Amino acid sequence: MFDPAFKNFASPLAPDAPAERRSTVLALHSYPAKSTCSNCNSRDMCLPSGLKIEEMDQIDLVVDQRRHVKKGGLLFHSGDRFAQLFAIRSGFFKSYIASEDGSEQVTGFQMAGDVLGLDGIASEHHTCNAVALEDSEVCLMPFNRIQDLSRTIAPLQRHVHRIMSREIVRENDTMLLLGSMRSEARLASFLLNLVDRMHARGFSQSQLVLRMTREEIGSYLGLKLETVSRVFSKFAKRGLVDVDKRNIAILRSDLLRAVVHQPKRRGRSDSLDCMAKLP
Amino acid sequence: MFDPAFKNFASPLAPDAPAERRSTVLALHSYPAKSTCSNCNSRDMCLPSGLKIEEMDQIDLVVDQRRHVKKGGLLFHSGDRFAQLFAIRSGFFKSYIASEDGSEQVTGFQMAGDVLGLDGIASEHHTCNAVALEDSEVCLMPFNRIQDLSRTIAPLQRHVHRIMSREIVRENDTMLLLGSMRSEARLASFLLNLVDRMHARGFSQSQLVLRMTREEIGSYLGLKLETVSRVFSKFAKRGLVDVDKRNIAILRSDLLRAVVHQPKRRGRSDSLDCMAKLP
DNA sequence: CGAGTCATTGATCTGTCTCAATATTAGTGG
DNA sequence: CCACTAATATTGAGACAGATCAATGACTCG
Repeated sequence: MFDPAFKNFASPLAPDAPAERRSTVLALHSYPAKSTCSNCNSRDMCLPSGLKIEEMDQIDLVVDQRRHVKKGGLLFHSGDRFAQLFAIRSGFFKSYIASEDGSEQVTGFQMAGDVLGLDGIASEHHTCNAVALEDSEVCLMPFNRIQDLSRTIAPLQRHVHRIMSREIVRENDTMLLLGSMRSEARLASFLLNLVDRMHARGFSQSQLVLRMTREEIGSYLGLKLETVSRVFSKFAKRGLVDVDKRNIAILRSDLLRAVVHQPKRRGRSDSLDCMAKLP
Repeated sequence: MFDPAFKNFASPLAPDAPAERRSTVLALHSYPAKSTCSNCNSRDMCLPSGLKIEEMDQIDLVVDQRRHVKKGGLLFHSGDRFAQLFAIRSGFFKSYIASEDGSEQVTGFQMAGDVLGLDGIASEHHTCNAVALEDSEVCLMPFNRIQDLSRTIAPLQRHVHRIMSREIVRENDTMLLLGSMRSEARLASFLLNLVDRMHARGFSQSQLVLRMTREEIGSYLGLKLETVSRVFSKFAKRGLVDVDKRNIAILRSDLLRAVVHQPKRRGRSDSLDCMAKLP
């Protein structure tokens, strides 16, 4: 069912070096950026397009350092002083808020090209935590430098505004999901979104490797991990997806999309329900 | 229980003219801004502080028009071309997304000093709807003018960034609410947040007039209107609040805060549950 | 005054959570 | 290298919070 080369295909940026052991200690291997933004893979994701040559040179000033973060490593913590944004060069992160009573709410999953830390601008302090779910590399972008440069480079200014607005829209969509969808619609929506974003980065349109646990998915979707697991099984039984641990193959994205829009109650026991009885 | 002058006290900006009938037609009474931002009530809410005098003059250029929106009037609609941000001068709005299947999800309630339309920056088109819940007045701020000015006025630039970041944090908090709180915690959190924001605008710390229906509250909180109504009644019975239609008096904000942090299940039938048995 | 909106409350139903048992896998240390 | 422990995932049975369905009352507005 799964391509033997699947693992590598699904994550060309993550070499198959043995996964390092989980550690909550921040790996502080910062170093000056040698390769410039101009030749970065994720260039179109985190930088504006249509720059003049002289502007391009200045843009490289936005990133002053890179940093490796090991799997399990904290990029920033709620309460930390905000000084910079982080552009993910490779890897995968989750961001989450921890409430006083110990419960966690995952607020998003970020991958290469995504920007982390926007929450910290308002109060000069971060309000959530960001943890790497696999060995990752991020570009540090001091925010006052971004502000300075975007005062002279209008495309950069527009880009910063767009990135922040995009985050607002993304969270709006998540609120819709959390506020009004059934468990099946939530997971279907989640999978489609994830595979879309991977596809935009050059990965498969139908296969993906989850970097997070069922519990983290559940936290993001406002469900318990058991519910996530059950819905995965249900989808698999209906032939919508193929689930093997964290390897997911989307078999019928059309039907998954239908699940997202399915009303809460009315008109059951038809259409899709008949598929539940397949062998 | 309620101050006779309560209604006026609670909404000094809304004269007690008879409420106009609900209409979906946009009231297009735009007119040049005569009174400047410099002397606006909501000044500190939507504009940066610590400006030089010459900068202050330029800031007034940000707002080129004002617009009255009647109760029920649409400020903007999902799909509309984005051209400007809206600063609420007086009144009250809800923003919401409508999904294909007709269901609505309220994504926020906005009051004087709040800024609407940030979602439209990313794609140049609005992604949600904004409707006035009472007769309101907004300041139109053409976004390209904001961008131009914020390239020369650093405090304005910082302010724009902060406003957008604040919205991101607010939505993060809402995701926490929707993803992991019980119905009681959601409503308690909602009431405390609302009264806090009103208080920051000079209103009472303990009394407020809801501008939205139970259904709109429910949509925002991911609950059905009946549940909202029941939780209101429960709070009232316990003496946490006094509920008279849309007039709410917060009697025990300390206990309300406790409700927010109450765990989901464990350790029931004590503390607050004993209070449910009060006469 | 009649129609429509809004709110409250009760009775019942159900989707998801909780509790629990079992596999499977990954990481750790001898 | 293998045993051991912890983390992760699956699945079942039962419980409960909140949804659904339904009836009623209060209020608003033509």
